[in-house]
Amino acid sequence: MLKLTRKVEYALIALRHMQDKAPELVSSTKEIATQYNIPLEILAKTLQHLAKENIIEPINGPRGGYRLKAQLGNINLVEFFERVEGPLGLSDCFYDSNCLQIDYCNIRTPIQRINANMINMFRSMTVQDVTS
Amino acid sequence: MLKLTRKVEYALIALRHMQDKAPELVSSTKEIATQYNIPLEILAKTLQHLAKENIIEPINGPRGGYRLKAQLGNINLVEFFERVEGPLGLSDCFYDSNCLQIDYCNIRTPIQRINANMINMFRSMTVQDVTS
DNA sequence: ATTATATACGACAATAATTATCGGATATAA
DNA sequence: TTATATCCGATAATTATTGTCGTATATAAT
Repeated sequence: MLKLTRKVEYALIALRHMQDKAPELVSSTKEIATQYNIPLEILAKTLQHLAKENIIEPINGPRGGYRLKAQLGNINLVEFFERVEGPLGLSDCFYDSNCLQIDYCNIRTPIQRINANMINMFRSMTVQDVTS
Repeated sequence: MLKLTRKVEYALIALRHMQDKAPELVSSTKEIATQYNIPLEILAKTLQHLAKENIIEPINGPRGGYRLKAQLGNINLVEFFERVEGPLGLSDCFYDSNCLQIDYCNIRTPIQRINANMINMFRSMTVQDVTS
């Protein structure tokens, strides 16, 4: 409950790894997977996803890899989580009404308040706060 | 990611249901399960758990059920979540070191800061904030 | 006492979400 | 031309969550 996914963690590890280098230098999937002991194929998918989101820039071919593309200080954590994992919320019912309790639920409104608090908290931090 | 479990939701629904009654009145598992469309057996387990935690008081036999026992305003949400679901944390590595990345991880410290923010936020609210 | 209705609880099963793997494609530097 | 990299869909395995079953115990009502 209330956990980050591995995908998000792997993404953050990779972004911090790139951030720690001079901006023009390239990091390959294999390099990152090896250094942090992350399964290669999963990390590959994650980085492809980040590239599609224009957060990193892919460089094809031998000696290729990825470089940072976005300003990490401009991406708050809500935006980042949603770009990596989709909609954010303590309960599904805030963005998907397929819930058996929804018609009678007596905690929907209070949970929504708490959810708003959580969202505000994550929105007050950027990816850069994690990568530096 | 970052979701509450059903168990926590069912517990909160039940607590709010009891809170809405005069304190001496009893609510049975069946009554709550029916009213909110919750699977009976799961709710039963959840309520047994709350009873073991001394949050509600069981009353055996026919016309039995449960009544509130604890002051919901005295239980903050971190305490509540942990009493219902166990230790809280954005990543397992804060209370269980069985993680392949742990030796090399470059985001552990920043994630821990964010985790502290989250914990503080949930600690600033009580169960009563959900049930009234 | 007997019965009906309630909680107590361990073991197990099903489902869903997450995590991981495989196969083959395209791009490009050397 | 070759080696090394990203790209990407399909699928498998694993884990966590959610739900079920069977049986025991407690007690109010008759």
